[in-house]
Amino acid sequence: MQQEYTFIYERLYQHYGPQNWWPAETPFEMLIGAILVQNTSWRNVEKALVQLKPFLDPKTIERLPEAELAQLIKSSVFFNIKAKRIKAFIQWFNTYEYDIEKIKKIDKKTLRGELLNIHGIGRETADVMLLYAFHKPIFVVDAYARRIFTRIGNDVPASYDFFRKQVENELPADLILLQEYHALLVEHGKIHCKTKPLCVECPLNDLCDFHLTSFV
DNA sequence: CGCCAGGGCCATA
DNA sequence: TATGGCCATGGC
Repeated sequence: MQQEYTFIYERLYQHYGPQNWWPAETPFEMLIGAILVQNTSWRNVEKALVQLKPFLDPKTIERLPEAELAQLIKSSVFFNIKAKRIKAFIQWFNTYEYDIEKIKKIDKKTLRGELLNIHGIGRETADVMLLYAFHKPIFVVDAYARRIFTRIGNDVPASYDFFRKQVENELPADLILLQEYHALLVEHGKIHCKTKPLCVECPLNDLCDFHLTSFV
């Protein structure tokens, strides 16, 4: 049976508490982190961010040669590609004078379209940027969300945007709630719903579809 | 030792 | 539209 998305949110929030995401000191760091974390563990991203710290502002990174940037973010995997992506993003960012407040004034749909036009920014990366740096209420679909909802027996749509809208239709367009939801799904996903079908500490354990079948 | 992380692009059919 | 290869570190 399909579980309601609001219900799962309440469960996770009650269990883990507020997450206060995204883990970054500045919005700009958040934006860079969003690219670095593509298909990469956050642990490896943190190492890259430590190396990047002294250069962590738009103008400095724009001046930095791509090869040098790549070396600094080496620990984040696919570093050559990600250096290109960061460069492409900065170039777009530059057209707004690196002004986050100015970009926030753009309506959500238009802004999402602009982000998706940047080479190397796909749906998920665009959506975390929208959610955490540009303060647009949006549900982020990621591997954890798919895995977690599949695990509790939901029929998760294959299409990114169909899944996203399905969740959004059920939730209030509340920025903080959606920021917390994505954070909670990631934090939960890091611990649960991977290989172990069941464990007692899992707050979703009674909803798990393994519950009836693999528990002897 | 092999696997896979908070993806996205590209070529092919 | 839907796969599959590619990118290429570090923790477990």
